[in-house]
Amino acid sequence: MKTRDRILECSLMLFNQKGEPNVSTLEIANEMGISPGNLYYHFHGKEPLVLGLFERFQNELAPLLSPPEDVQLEIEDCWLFLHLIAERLAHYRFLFQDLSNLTGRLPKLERGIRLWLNTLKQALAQLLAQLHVQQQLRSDTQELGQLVEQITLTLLFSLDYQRVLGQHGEPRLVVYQVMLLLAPHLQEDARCAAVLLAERYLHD
Amino acid sequence: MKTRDRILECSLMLFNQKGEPNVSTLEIANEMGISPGNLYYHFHGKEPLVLGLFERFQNELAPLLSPPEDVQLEIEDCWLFLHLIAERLAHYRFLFQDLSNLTGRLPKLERGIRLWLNTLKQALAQLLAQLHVQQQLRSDTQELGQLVEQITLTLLFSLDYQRVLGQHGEPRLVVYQVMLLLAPHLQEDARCAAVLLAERYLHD
DNA sequence: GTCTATATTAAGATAGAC
DNA sequence: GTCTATCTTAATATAGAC
Repeated sequence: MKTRDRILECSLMLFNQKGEPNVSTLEIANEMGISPGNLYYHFHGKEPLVLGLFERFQNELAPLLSPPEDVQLEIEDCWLFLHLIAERLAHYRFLFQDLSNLTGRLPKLERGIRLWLNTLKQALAQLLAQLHVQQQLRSDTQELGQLVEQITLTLLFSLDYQRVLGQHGEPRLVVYQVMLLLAPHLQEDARCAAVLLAERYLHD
Repeated sequence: MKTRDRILECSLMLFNQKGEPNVSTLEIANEMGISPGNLYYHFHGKEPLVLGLFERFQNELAPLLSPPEDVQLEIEDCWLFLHLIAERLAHYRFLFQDLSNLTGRLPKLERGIRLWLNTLKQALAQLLAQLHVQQQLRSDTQELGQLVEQITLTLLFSLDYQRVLGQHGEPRLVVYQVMLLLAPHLQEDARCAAVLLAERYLHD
């Protein structure tokens, strides 16, 4: 593996472990066993490092966010979609642990995050719209817009919330939480399926 | 006003404006027109400053969180409760903008936040329980527990979420979001009342 | 590409005079 | 209580040899 990629891997690990603000470039270099000068040759500081990791994050999620429009959409597909998203968010969790802080310092990241959030919300809205067409989802358009916002917020911050409560940030719990967010808006049978699915998934 | 209090006021302002990590003790001293040495005389660094502000925050919210148990609880009381909480959270928003970061660095704050979150959740649970007794709220105990978690998460992070989206963090929107979170769990008439109240409140 | 060594900067801490 | 002045430390940045 190229040094450049090893640096990204190692930074991601340390950032996730200790939080981006608590990791210095020197620490990354030491952890990898290379010199600070060498690190600087590849990345001029933490800003390009963070941006590089964000780019990876986006690339890995891109295929998910422009999904093939399923003809028939089951609640299970919903669950899988959420699961995959939550899993990627957890893998790059440092980005969302210090989101305000990071976007405040790095305007490029701020723009990137906003654009990405829009595509995420579009994908969610499309998902809900399909459920709505299939009569599995009640609620009017206004309510569904709010639901998309609420789901997005939960996806972004639920790991962080768990961490503050002293639990290990489990992507599993994030998905559970979002499924229960969805449930009250579903029709009777879909709701039962969703809740059962969520419970079973939570307890393995 | 005593210097000690002026320092707290000024720090709160700067922390909220720029985020706690981006404000140095020197900057606070300059803004106030006192010397860094003098600031250091009152607070030995940022840690005691943050803890001092958290203590204020708790004291200001304490009366709310041990509420007199209303005999008859209307949805309006719910709204008022949420409004007052959201307003205080916004006033001390720096604490929640960098929550992971801060609690990671300050174990005392971490313990304090966890205890406080427990009392907040108890107050919310009590509120929901009262609505339940009055038949305004359906959903079983399990679901209500999840709802308390979801409301807490939203109260904590919604301002932050708005900020990331590029809006001014409006406490008003937080309350709106929480009311719509509550709505699907309410009985027909209470739900209508809640939604109407939320909409009217949102658009002034 | 990678190293060693050094420069720059900024925050945090503290001593001693008033 | 408040100031001025200085010290320590740590992170980032960069030059120049290999």
